[in-house]
Amino acid sequence: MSRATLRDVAKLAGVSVATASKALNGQPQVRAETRERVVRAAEQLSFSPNTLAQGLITQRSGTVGLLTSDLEGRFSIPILMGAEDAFGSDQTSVFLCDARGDTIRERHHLRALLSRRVDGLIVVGARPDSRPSLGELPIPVVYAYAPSDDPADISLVTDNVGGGRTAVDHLIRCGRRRIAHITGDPGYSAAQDRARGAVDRLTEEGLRLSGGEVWFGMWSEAWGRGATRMLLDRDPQVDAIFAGSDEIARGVLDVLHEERIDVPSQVAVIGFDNWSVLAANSRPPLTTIDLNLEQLGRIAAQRLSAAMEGHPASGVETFPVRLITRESTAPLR
Amino acid sequence: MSRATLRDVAKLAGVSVATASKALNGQPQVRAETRERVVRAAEQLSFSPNTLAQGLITQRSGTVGLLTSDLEGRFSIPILMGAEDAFGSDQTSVFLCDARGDTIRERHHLRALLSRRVDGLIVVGARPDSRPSLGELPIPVVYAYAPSDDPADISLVTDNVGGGRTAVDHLIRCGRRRIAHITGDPGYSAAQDRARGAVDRLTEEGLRLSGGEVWFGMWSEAWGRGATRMLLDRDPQVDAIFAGSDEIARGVLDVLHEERIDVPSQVAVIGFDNWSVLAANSRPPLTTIDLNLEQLGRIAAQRLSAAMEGHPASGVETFPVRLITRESTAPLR
DNA sequence: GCAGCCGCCGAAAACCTTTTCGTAGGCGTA
DNA sequence: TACGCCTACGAAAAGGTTTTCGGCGGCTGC
Repeated sequence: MSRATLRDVAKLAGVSVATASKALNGQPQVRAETRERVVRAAEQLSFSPNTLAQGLITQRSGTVGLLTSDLEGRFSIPILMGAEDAFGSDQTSVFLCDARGDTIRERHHLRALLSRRVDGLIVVGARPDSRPSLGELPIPVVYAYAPSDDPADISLVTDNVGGGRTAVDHLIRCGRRRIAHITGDPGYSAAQDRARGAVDRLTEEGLRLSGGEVWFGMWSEAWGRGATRMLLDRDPQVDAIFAGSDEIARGVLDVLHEERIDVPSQVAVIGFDNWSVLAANSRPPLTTIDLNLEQLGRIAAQRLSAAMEGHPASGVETFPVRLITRESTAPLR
Repeated sequence: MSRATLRDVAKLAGVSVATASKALNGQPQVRAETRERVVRAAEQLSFSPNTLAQGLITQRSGTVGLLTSDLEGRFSIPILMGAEDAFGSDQTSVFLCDARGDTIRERHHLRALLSRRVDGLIVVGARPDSRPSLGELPIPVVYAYAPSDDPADISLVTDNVGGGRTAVDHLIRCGRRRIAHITGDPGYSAAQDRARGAVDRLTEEGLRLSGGEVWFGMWSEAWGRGATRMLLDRDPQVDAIFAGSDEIARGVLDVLHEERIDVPSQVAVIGFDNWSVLAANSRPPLTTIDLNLEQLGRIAAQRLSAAMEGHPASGVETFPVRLITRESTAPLR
């Protein structure tokens, strides 16, 4: 199987290259019988047009770059899938580059992508804290998950404050009054924002956090276990725990189980992230907050397409999260 | 920031396009002083060569396609990273396509990639069972993780039989004699192969499986829990459990903990996959088998490069796995 | 003083496709 | 019969780069 060019097709069909092109692209100025001959020739040679040459003419490569900082992380992948989904794959293909959190590797990839004449760029961060802007580029850029620090850029982020609020709201609706919050590294804006949303909602209800404060620590099961033990010490009457991630929630469940405290009848537990391998397989399955990352990816693709069509935007757009109800929460009694 | 072409650079430097090209590409037939002038002009215009045009001439696009069936799965990602790593990112960029297990979507992506004139293709399956070959293509193809059913293709797979053997060997070296194997869906060749390796090694030692047979079931924590309970019923003296995946191992650990059976002093547990969020955070941290997928990806890229340079290969190449020792296994006593 | 060579540069072709414009022939109409 | 119009097709340019080849000036060696 070799590579036929349009010239080969034209020769086989007995027409000129121009006519062959027009025939295959559905241009009207070609007789039906001629078009048929060209199409058959193209099929016979299994011709497929050279997109590079097309791009040279149209000044559009039909490609976009996806520059991520943590490919192994679980955040980039759903966004990537959503984006791939939104660009009809017949129209646009995506170049994937992983900078691995390294700035010079990022510059490097950026040069390569510009050289490949991508029509646009999606930048996905590893954590929701804002990141340095790439600056002015000849192509539109959309920042997803981690916003750019330049308000002139387009950024799409998940609503962590709203997520914290939603989680606590759900627990309140379940009739819980003594609600604790165990979460991860306080250096992450994700931890701060989720905590803020939680406290806000509690305050509205005239409640305060069980244990008196947010339990910041690390994004790990082990911290979930340790914090839960301390929490039970300080407030044995706690009736709900909002964990800042599903990993932490797993640790929480583990200790509650060990202490023979029933979930959800005695203590309700809610996680964050909806990382299904953790959340769906726990005992009991974990109620949690889904970040809607796939939708974030789709919207990122749409915003990028709009910008490529000459309709740019700017600012930070915040996307709602979604409550996933499983069995680790239930109304009291 | 607009787009300078080589013509602009040449004009600014006061030379012809040909000379500018040669100057920037390090060709010898250009005076040092002239080259310097051209380089400065290029920098001033922040010129970056149009790779599409280069590809048109050299008949090399400098891109490869990565066609995967499960992007969200944990197998594609490390392979992808290894591959991205092995292609120096300055030379080669990778198009990522996810067919989501759908054959027609796969054909579709394939057409798009061929049209983009990728220089080669890596096909990554979702599970280690063999998959239909893409057939003869104008570019080299390497199948990774899931082998092609056509022996004329190049396929790279992990050594599941060897993995099962390694796991059991480790348990035997720890002095264990009553070893059980709980694994997933028997329809997966991964399950069959790992079990075969395990039984082979046991037989060499004159041992038989605790419980009398392999416990096939599902790739889930819940099955790990259920099977462990049945196993403890049938053979309360079991002193080691080889789980076919880390998820299953988590279920095993869970039930052992519940039954107050100490790991590893009473029962050793070993997992499979080294999915670190599960394996490293369990209690105790899980000894497991790492599939070396990143290396598999790197080798896939190397084999593909070789084939693109005109050194094709064929057949199925099997790659060794690696034992990761943590705290869930230890010598008896 | 002349042949030949070498160092440096420019013109032009090539890669493949799309699009514009020109042209040839057929037809209807005056 | 002559003119104009319409349909269907082909020639050619364009897009940005690389590469080949030819040319030009200056140098060496006799």
